[in-house]
Amino acid sequence: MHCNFLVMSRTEVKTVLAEGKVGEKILVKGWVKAFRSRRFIQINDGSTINNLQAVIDFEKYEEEEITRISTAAAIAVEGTIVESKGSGQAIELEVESFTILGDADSEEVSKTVMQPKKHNLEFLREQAHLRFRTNLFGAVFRIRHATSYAIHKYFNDRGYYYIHTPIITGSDAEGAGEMFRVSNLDAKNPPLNDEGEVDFSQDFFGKETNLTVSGQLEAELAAMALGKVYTFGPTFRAENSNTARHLAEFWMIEPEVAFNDLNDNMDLAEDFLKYICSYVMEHNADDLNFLNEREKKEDSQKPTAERNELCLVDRLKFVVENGFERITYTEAIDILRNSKPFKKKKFKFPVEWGTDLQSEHERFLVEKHFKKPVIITDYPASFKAFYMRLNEDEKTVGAMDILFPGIGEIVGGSQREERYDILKKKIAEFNIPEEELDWYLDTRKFGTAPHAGFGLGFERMVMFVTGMTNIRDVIPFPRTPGKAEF
RNA sequence: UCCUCCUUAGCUCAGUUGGUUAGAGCAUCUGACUGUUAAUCAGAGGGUCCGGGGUUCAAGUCCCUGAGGGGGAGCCA
Repeated sequence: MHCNFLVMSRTEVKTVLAEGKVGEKILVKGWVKAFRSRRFIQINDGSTINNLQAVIDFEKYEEEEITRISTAAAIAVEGTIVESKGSGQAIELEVESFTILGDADSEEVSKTVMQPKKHNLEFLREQAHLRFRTNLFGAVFRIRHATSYAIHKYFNDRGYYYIHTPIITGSDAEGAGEMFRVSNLDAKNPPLNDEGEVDFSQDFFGKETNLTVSGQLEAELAAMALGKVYTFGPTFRAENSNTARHLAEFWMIEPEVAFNDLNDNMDLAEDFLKYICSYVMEHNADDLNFLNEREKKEDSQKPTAERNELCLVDRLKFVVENGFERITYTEAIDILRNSKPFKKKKFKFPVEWGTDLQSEHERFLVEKHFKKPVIITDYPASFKAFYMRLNEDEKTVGAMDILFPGIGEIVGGSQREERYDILKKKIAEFNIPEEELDWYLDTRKFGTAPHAGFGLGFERMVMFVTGMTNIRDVIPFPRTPGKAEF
């Protein structure tokens, strides 16, 4: 029987598996995940983690045609949906004709991550261009998409406006870390000024510019007119940090709301994070289930102490169903100083009011003491940013950090300093030239109002909902110090 | 950037106190197989033991050094 690909339109695997009716004739296109017994082709087209089993009568075809059905080849298959005679699937496709759209040489494939075998994450990272083809990264990136969509939906449904803040910034007052310079000056022979320094007045923008480290200050400007806004864009930090939770290029969500105080800000952040978790649980059940089972298998090989107390799905449920613990920095210090590890001198870093909390302290609070997400508020002003609102005690600021088990700081935010004189004083204390921020100060001059916002590290959120433990495995092409492949 | 561990076949790894010709599983190739599900069975091919230097009669193994990577820390989201 000869099929006509021009007439029949393609049905996605996801649709076939969900709605396919026995007797229906369909055309499916995808990639071969496995070909067993010269009879069973597992086809995946990315629409779902699940494969469609196509059954072929190899005796009807030439040997050369059959050998072209190899792992990773792109294939178009036309046939009829039938009840499966095997036990692993309800329905399967009885092949009437097939076309190899793209061959994949087996010897070459065997050197890639597409080889049907368990690989470690490092090898997969080296082949980031091919790792999309694996079950694991298919699941991760479908969930990454869902997370991204859930974020836009959450804000849109609640009347927020999506603001595109600049990626190239002329402000160096954001104070969130080292920046990447943006320049089109001749790197080998830049123009110099009278002092012998690079003369950025001759650069493209007529001044020194960098990639953004935060859209917050600009988002505040928009919030002071549009009321409720958020940003969702790329962020760049030129820090030489080499950890499983840092990237040089990452995505960040920064809501900013006029008339919100710190409590409103915490309510928003908590509701928002819970929404994302429930959205993924509702819309990515198959992918989540795969990741859940994978984690269980990995855990079973680990010593008990290193295993997750709750499995991935239960961790997400837990976040949705339980309130986050809210404590002040001062309370956190008290809890830590009364803790067993402190008394047994297990902490490497000192616990004293006025010093920042270290990773080991945050982990104790989140993973051992409260065993749930924790919001710590009202940190000493001395180690927080200039724009955070000074409290009545004049020692602490209206800051909030949300700490998640296994991830650490996932959200950092604050109520912003809306009082002109105090903000102006803070800017001076931080040695920021006032003319750099006159535009920012203007919002405090014309109808200033309390407002608050926070930043959510998108990849850290994706880590939490996928259970992946290295941030480089939740972004397609990670940028880290010394690495900018693809 | 600091501390620490690692680098052996395409992949995952084993390799004893330094001792003959470097091993396994998976993958690949060849053959068998009319219901597979990580298919199975038989056979074959596949190695700059990360690079460089040194100690030794002898180095995958010990020492020095360089590169790459993992984990932890700092910084942060």
